Amino acid sequence: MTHDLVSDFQARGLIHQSTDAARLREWLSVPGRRVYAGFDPTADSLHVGHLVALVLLRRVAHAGHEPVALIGGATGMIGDPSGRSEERNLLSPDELAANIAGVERQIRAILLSDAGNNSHVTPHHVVNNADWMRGVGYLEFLRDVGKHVPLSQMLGKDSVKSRLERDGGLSYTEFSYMLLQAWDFVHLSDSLDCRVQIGGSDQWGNITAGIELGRRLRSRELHGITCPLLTKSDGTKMGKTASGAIWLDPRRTSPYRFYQYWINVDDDDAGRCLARLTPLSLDELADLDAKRAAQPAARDSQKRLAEELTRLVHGDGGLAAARQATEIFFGAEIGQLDDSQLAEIFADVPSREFSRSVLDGEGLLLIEALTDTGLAQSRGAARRTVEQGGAYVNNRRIADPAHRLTTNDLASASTLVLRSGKKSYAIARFQ
RNA sequence: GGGGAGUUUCCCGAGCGGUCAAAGGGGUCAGACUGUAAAUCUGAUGGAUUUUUCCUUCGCAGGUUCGAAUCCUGCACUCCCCA
Repeated sequence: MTHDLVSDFQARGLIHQSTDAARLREWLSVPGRRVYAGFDPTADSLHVGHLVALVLLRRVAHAGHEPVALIGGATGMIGDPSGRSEERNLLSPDELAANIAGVERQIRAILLSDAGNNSHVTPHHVVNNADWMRGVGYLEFLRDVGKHVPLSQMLGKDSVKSRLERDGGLSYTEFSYMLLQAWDFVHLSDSLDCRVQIGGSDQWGNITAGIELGRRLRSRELHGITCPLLTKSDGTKMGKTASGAIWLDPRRTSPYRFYQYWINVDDDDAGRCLARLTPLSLDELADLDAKRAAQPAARDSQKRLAEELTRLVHGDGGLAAARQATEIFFGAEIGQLDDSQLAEIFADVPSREFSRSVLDGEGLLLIEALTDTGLAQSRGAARRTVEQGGAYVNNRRIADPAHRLTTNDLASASTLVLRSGKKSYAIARFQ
């Protein structure tokens, strides 16, 4: 199972900067080495931007080493200035506790997920830096850590320089962030003999601060690797959409939307995502690259990408749900589903409650249902949509503007699915 | 301080007393095509009604007129030129 992690990372385009590659290779030539990546609990869920690091840890395990995921319970109280243009707002203790719990659950789930091919459970560690920072006194910290970090070095970091040049500047608190992260690294090298830290390219300054501190305090050689930020071909960050970030928590981003995000990745970006985010072998990657060039319309790459990642994050059940929803959103008439299935599939879709009695007798005017659910701005717009063939009930086109909805139109016991155009759905519930 | 130009529907922009809910473009929404892509093509695009009319809209407030986005007066704001 052991293979050369560094070469694999290089082949997949995962290395942006690293400390001396030869020394790093040498250290990693022995199985069971510990490698860590940190995650600050800035929200109660991680998002797609964290996926590279999470997958990186899985690769570490896959290569026969032991991944260490560090949750920044302490550093999260401060806020990392790296890659940020403004001072962060501090989180309340309650928020922070909830965030830590959520993030920890996700990290464990992903490290333990048997998606892909490493079905055997390898040893892994999840630690929280609050556990060792909490008891440390301020004076003690200044004497033991601060004393060994030259100000010139701190001021030289890009994360600090760029902020100092801006109007907002940065506070002493955020300035100190890198000391905490540096100490984390040294602490993990003490407690777990963890000597390698990986992170996004914006973490280089913080990682090198830790390496430097390790040399000064312990005369110990530590290593660091950063991976390039995953960006789209247009230069924007991966995982951001017009409607916000793509989260890993199904309550924030449904498995369907998560799946769809990857299905819709540009051809230009698909290869890079596959290489960096999936466990596919280099041969499989080359194969998909060739297929994509020859037959872009088949979109094998996107399908594989969506499948791998949805399974990793949401499990087989999540993948199945996403696929079922996909079929419905792009396909056939809706029937044979019960209320709860519909509720699940259309979790992201706006819904509106109606009194059941409106379906009796003549029924509810379709046009009225379209405006009431917000699918149309006005009755005129609704009429237009219907007349132009853009209105669907349970995915069946209704082109008669005088159509009235009755109990016959219900897709399940009390639910009816309205659609305008290709993608705009709304759920009407009749209680 | 003096002189000039302007303010139009989501945006840009035409309109110069009735035929103006207001050209054209962009955007948006539908349809066709397609790879759930890009491009292209078609239709629609103030509100209510449904085919007939009504209501609201052209910086704001008044006025002239049978009739004003269009003319007049005042006010507000924007831009340009000369000191």
